[in-house]
Amino acid sequence: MSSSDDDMPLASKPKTNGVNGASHAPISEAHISAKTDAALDKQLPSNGDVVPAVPNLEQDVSMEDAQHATTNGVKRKASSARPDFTEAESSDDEPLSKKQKTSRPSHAIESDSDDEPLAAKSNGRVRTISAADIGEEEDSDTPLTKKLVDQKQDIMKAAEKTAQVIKKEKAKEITKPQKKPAAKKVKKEESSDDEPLSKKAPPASKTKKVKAEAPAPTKGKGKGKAVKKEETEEPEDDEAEGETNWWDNPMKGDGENKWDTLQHSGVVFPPPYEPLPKNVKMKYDGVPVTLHPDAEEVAGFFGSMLNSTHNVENPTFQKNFFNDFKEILKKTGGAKGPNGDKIAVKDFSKCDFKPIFEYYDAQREAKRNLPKEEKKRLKVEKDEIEAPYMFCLWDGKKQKVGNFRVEPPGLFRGRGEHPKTGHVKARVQPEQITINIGKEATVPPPPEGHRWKEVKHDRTGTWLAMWQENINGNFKYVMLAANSDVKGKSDFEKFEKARRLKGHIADIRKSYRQELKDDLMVNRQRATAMYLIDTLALRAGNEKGDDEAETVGCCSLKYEHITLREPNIVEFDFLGKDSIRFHEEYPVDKQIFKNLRLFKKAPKKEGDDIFDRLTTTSLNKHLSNQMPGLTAKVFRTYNASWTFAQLLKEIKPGGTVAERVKAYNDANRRVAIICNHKRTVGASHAQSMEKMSEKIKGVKYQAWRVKQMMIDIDSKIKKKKGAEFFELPDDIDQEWILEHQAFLIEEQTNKITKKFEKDNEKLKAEGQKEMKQKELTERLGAVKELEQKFKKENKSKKVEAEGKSPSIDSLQKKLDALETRVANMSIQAEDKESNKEVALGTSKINYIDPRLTVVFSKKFDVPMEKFFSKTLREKFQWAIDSTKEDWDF
DNA sequence: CTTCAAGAATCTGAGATGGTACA
DNA sequence: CTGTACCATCTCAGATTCTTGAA
Repeated sequence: MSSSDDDMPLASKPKTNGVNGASHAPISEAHISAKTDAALDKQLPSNGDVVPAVPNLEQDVSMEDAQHATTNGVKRKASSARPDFTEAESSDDEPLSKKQKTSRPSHAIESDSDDEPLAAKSNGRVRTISAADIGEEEDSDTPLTKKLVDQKQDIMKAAEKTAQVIKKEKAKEITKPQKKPAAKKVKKEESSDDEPLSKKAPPASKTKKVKAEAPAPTKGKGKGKAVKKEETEEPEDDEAEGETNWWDNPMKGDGENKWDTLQHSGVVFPPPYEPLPKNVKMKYDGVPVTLHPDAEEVAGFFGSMLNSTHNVENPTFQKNFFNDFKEILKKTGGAKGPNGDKIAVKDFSKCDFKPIFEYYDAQREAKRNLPKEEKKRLKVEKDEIEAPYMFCLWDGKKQKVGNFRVEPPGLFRGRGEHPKTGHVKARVQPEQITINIGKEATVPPPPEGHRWKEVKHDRTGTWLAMWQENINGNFKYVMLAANSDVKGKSDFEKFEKARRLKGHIADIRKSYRQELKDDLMVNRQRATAMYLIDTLALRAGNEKGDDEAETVGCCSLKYEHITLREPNIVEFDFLGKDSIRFHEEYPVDKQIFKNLRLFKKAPKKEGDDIFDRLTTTSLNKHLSNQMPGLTAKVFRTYNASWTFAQLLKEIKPGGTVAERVKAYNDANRRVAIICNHKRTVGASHAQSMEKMSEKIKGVKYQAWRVKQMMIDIDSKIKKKKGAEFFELPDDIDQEWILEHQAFLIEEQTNKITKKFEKDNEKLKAEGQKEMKQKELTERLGAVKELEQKFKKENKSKKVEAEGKSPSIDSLQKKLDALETRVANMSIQAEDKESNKEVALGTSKINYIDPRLTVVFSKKFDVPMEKFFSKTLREKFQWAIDSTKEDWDF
């Protein structure tokens, strides 16, 4: 490929310690030592002075904006307006010939507005369900509940059709990887014939044929052939594989439409609200108050999460909740005291939700303590009800649905300082839900007495149902699970795109380095941003509204988020996605430093955008010119996977499985750190760490004792092995030993006592006589012996060999076992510590090409299960099945 | 065999991206 | 025609809940 330094901006980041707050030198030597630097220095004086080499730029920045900031600004949405720091740029920036290439990539979509997209789009806001809607009309609670139960049955009946079809699919497809020949084929035909939908729709197999033929002119050939074979039934040849696994023919990506036929059972609604028992009430000013069920439900939202102090003690959360709560109180007749008198609920601090909390907590507890038989029964019951919704038929193939459950109402838990956190998230009504389904399919019936908002047949979408949520007006989609074909394919494409970037990265880097000195502000900002995205793995950073948490990414970095320190240190401190803090110090390329200083130059001040001439859209537009399909996020994928690949290559073969797994996890961790994937460290972490090291010391102590026993057996061994061998480990001293011995004795005592008590209970339960106290004393004799032994050892400084016929040999074996145990435990402990606030999962699931793991697993002979859980293996089945050992990212 | 924490699975909020209508 | 605001859809994220397996 390219020069090696071009290849590794991230891998050379010694960023491993980032989490611990130590500063590090993240920027690749390549960047820092780039010879361009010298040249740059000539053009751009290194000190406070203002980039004389780029007069235009200077002028641009310093002068204009005082005059034009207000007058010349383009109209912008108030909430996200960027102040103009320069004169409207369009005139001097854009005429550039560079711009010539605005032509869209050839694959630009020909607007195929297919079915009725416009109608759908023109729908106004979803009607939000007001309290009145939920309340007065449907007041009759019990009937409502019953109604819903009945509905459920109806739904199930309707869903049955789909379910039947799906079941059949299951029968034949569940075994897909195995090559079940002829019989399967036949069955398929049958099933499609007698499936209930056959009248309305082309049966599955037929559909497939259609699909296979349509794209045939291009690339559908393999598939078409396979289908044909299937039709003429060709058992063993195993077209089934070609048919069932898209990765056997991944190139057949057809364009616009995601499916030809689609049937599913819709969504599952959460159960209706069950009012609290009469004796459970929230208190206001110490008085239990009675609420309308709708208000009570809202009170319950808050009450049931009292243990989540993080939310419940957040003032914004309280305020938003309480406003909504008062609102619904107003609509439902307020709160009533014990005598039926009205009570004005005005003060949040006088509300006591504890009774509600205790009730729900007791419920949870009760549920937890249910006999496991009962638990199992309930689970089976639930599974049965949900079975029809769990899968859909996508082009005739059974696929798992991801989130078929409509989100239940509750309090919105916005992360960070979300202005809307705590607001009531309303119950979603069928009337808000749009169903997307094949024209040929049976539309799942809405709950009795309800209707869907709309039913559409949008083949360009991958979603099955959709609604709009009431807090932010966002859309929620029901889509397929991660192990489905669509998701898998798109995952595959994501990584392929990242791999393609490999071939362009050298050019891209060269180009943006050049542009770091560009005369045009836009270009210079863009290049600087690209550097940050490439080097620090920042996200693109779209603008956000006032009604969201104030988090940023690259393009939305603000003045106060970076601090510059001579000669070239940049300190980043900002909240990124999910309000996770990004706080790092980096030495950067000289030119970057200069640019950032320029972008922060007065009159810019706190709150102003650093990249005021840059938007994610323009950035991505530029990127896609450099490589079709390239966007900012691809860099994260690329750098994560590429880095991981390099790290894996550094791992030497050999060692135990545990060591290899650790090496893998270490690499994983490096990537997670690059991506700034964090988790909150649990309160119990330190304690559990302590416990662990105690345990390790315990085993070390055991090992030491065994060594002493060797001396006991063979006094000459001391010379043979060397005195050092028999010394106490560094972290163990006499004091500790005494403590530990006491601990061991106590532990033994407890254990024996407990056992004794239990045995007695058992005897009692069986109606037999309990053992006497004397028995216990007798049993505790063992402890006494132990105590004596320790005493003796402490005194004599010798350890008598234990066990029957102890020999040096047997002791050595024992010692070996103990030492491997120590080693394993130490590895575990290290792992845990370095892991405490890094979340490995996100990068493993989303950024690291799974094929790397597959190759590693094969080369190092470590079972996949060590790296991928069951779901992950399903999600990455395409990689597991199709990756050869010599594959490289 | 019970307990409890680690790890897996689920949930749903937060971003990225690209299209479209419109000024 | 150009740049935005808004919409729509999909990926990615940490917290929460559930399960499991080791002590």
